[in-house]
Amino acid sequence: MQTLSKNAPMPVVRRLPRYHRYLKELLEEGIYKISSKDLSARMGLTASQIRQDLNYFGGFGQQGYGYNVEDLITVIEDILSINTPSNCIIIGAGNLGRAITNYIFSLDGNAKVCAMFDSDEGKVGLLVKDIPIYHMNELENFTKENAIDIAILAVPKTAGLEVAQEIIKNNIKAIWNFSTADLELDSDIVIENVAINESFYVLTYLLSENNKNT
Amino acid sequence: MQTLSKNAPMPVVRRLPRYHRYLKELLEEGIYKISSKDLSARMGLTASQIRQDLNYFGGFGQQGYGYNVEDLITVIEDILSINTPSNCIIIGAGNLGRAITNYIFSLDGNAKVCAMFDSDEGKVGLLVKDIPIYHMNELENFTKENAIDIAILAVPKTAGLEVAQEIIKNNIKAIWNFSTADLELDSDIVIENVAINESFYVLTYLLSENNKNT
DNA sequence: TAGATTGTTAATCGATTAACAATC
DNA sequence: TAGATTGTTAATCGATTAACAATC
Repeated sequence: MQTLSKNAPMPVVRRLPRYHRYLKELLEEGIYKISSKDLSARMGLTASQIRQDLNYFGGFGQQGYGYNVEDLITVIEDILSINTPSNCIIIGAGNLGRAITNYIFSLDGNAKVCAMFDSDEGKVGLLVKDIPIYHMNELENFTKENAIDIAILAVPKTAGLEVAQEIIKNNIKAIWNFSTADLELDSDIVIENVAINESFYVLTYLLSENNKNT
Repeated sequence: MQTLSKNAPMPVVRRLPRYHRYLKELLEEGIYKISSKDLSARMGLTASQIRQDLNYFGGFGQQGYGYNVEDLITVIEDILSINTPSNCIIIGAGNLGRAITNYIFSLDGNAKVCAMFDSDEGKVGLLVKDIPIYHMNELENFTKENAIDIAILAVPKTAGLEVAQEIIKNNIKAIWNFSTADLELDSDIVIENVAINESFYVLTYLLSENNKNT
């Protein structure tokens, strides 16, 4: 039995990483305090929204002063679990899986890729940036011997659901889904979808709308 | 002077690619007509939302019958400009840029990568999947001689804004932004952000919330 | 203290859902 | 025709903005 804490609305959560980014920039500029008003001007939001957003998590400011930049960064990092490295595996060692592996290496920290998996025997044993590719059959043993937080799903749509069930079976609690499959799973697993192709269609939509109005 | 047509709200636009995907699946299953009720059950939406969404663009259904799947696919493809291939260039030939090039090749059509650009002389002349890497200096000439629809931005944050201005100067009207830079540009250029690292932080947030409630 | 700025409540706005008349 | 299902208007819900008392 679990007591669901009153969660912040998702639109608020999705704004937090952006707050974090701007606050880090302030720090780089040597700015140690910021008011919601000044931050809102930089970010193109309303000051009201910033105060509302932060107050879902607590009262981190000080009346008459504003917010301490360093403190607020720490708070947001705690909320988002930034700085707590996550052990990840990538499932699917095709173009997409390899692209993700390479990309993650270009980021700093947080996501550690421990292994890749593929059902294609031809790929098994190869390395992508020092990361070994194992056969899907080895997933069960690997997850028993290594504490894996996140499975990154980079398989073709047709394999998506099946692989997701495999992931659940092996007790991983989060999927970062880069596949085009919609994973409807009634399990307490957490899923974040990265729909890159959908993003592209939104762009071509906007472009054509823009052209119409020229 | 331009007459802005009454645009559909962005939440609606962002649902269109998903409608498209489900409709294509229906077709594969040999289903040629669908009611908003049946589609809503499949997609986990309300029937009302589906009808509302579609009616921002027109009345595509038929009372007492439902929607013709093939027709609706065509309509959505027209709205999103799917099937009109877009000529793209990728700016930034580092890990991220190369990852995107490889990824796009794993998708079918629509985005054609014509060239990559980088300011690092060491990369100039290399090929990524047959795509040549040019020096940034050559961007102006290249865009004069080739009709480029979309610039895909895959540069480090620090270079983001400067490169974006370069893109505008060379008359490209759309940016698919994979960089972590916020591009605030007052120009009629269209921008779609793909904030992959932000998506990751949302996932780690959800995971930690989920763990709390166990 | 006076000025500034928060935290929070109330008002507004926009998006989603419900309801139903129109109609195939 | 009767049944089904749309297109559309009205009601509800949730998110954003405005306002202001609390307070540093």
